Amino acid sequence: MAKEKKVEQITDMEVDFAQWYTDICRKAELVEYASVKGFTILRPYGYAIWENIQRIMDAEFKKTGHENVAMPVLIPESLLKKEGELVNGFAPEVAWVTMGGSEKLEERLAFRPTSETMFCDHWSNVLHSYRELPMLYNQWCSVIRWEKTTRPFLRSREFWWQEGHTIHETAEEAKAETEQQLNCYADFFEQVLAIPVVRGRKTDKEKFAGAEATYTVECLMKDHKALQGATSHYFGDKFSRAYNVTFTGRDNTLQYPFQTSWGSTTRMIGAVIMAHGDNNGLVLPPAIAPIQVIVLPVAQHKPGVLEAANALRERLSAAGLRVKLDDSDNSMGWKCAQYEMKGVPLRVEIGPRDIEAGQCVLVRRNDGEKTVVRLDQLEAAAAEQLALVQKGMLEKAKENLSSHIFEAHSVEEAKQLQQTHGGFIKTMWCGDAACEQKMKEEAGMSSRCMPLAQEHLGDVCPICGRPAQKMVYWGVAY
RNA sequence: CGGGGUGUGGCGAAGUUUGGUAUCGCGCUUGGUUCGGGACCAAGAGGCCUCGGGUUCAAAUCCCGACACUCCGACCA
Repeated sequence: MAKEKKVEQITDMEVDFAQWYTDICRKAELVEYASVKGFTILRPYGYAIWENIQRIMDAEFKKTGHENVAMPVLIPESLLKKEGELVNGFAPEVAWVTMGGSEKLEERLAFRPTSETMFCDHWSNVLHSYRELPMLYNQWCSVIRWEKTTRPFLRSREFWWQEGHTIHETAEEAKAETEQQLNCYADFFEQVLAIPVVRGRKTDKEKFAGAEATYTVECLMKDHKALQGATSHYFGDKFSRAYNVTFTGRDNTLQYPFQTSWGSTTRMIGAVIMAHGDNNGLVLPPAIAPIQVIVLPVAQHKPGVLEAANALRERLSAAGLRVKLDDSDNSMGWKCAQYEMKGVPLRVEIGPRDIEAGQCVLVRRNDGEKTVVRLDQLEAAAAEQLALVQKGMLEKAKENLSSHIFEAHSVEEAKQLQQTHGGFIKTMWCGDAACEQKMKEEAGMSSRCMPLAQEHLGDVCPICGRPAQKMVYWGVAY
């Protein structure tokens, strides 16, 4: 007999991927809409994921000498406008403060859409000598961009992120920093988020406003659309000159430092949802899961069961795992479904029959695999299973990526491949923005990046027939 | 910002065409029985029908306007 549709049930991704995504965001209790359009509330479970991301990433930044700072949230209009390209790039989406109390402000203040200007202004005040370089700063904060259409994690008017900003004595050092941070992101995506990425450089059309070069890690979602995971920019000395950031060099001349910035956002949570989730809900990589192990007692009213379950929880907790015991009155089936929806990587079941046999059952979220383990081997077995989840997730995501990169030699072929399979379509390219525009108009794809690992697919641009300069990955992006 | 769709207890919906003062399922509370994959029985609580105007004896329902969510484009992390 067909059951009534359950409250917690989510739309199948094959039926409606966008609805599936929204269902997970809401029903796994990651976010809730706020009362201002386009703003979201990160709920405890969603924020806990972000905290784990922050903790791991922040430690990586610090390993390479970066320090955290906090900059003001408001930027005077005159300061924001000193660098023309940045202003033009962000002008349409800046929110302004015009009143202070009941007084109209002399100069309106921008909510930061990004903080290059604040860092430059600060550096222009504190930098004096080459001996103080490099300055390797990062901040964790939120920014505001007045987006037209919004979706949880993927595009909201306020989002949380980290923005790294550095200045260096030489261009070579700054370029090395840009590359180092790009690789830091790539490693984070693969090792922590279990999402493989394509490292590449953005075309001029797609690069950050004001940057000399923008690098990106691009990843592929389960609907075979592309998502930019993080970016790393090289600015040269453009902002230094615009904001008059100077230092006395080794040769006693006044010089402008070379600058970088790099950022990653709560959008990464959206990437995790769409790269790993399934029709039962969220699937979280153990590295960032707020709850890594859920302990479920079976027939918990029977003598000894709750005590045994509690003992498991304590042992796993002592072993350093994030573990929770659910001893609520909900049925076993309800609990299983609930924690699957929330993406808990590993479930431990223990009931009267297990206790009698001196064992418990471990169930992996990513592939449903069950393993019976002796109680005295619990800690090692749980750690092993979690490692297998992390590994299995990465392998599956790698398979999704590698099986969705296609080579095309004409716009029509590129269009057909995209429509049939989705994913990344790789072609040669002459370097002309007009050809990018043509690909957008005729095949519905934008250039995602020029991969650092270039391949030679031919000698001509398939769009215009002129000599090819670069290989480009094209895709439909979030 | 252009084009569609939607807005009714916490969630999902019925009711709107043909105006008469709100219904169902889930969830929630209490008690009891259950418990190896979304349990069952009983009794309860909970609603400015998104908001603001208008028409009417009477508006969830008709008219005008606003807002929000959502999908498809354009723009963007």
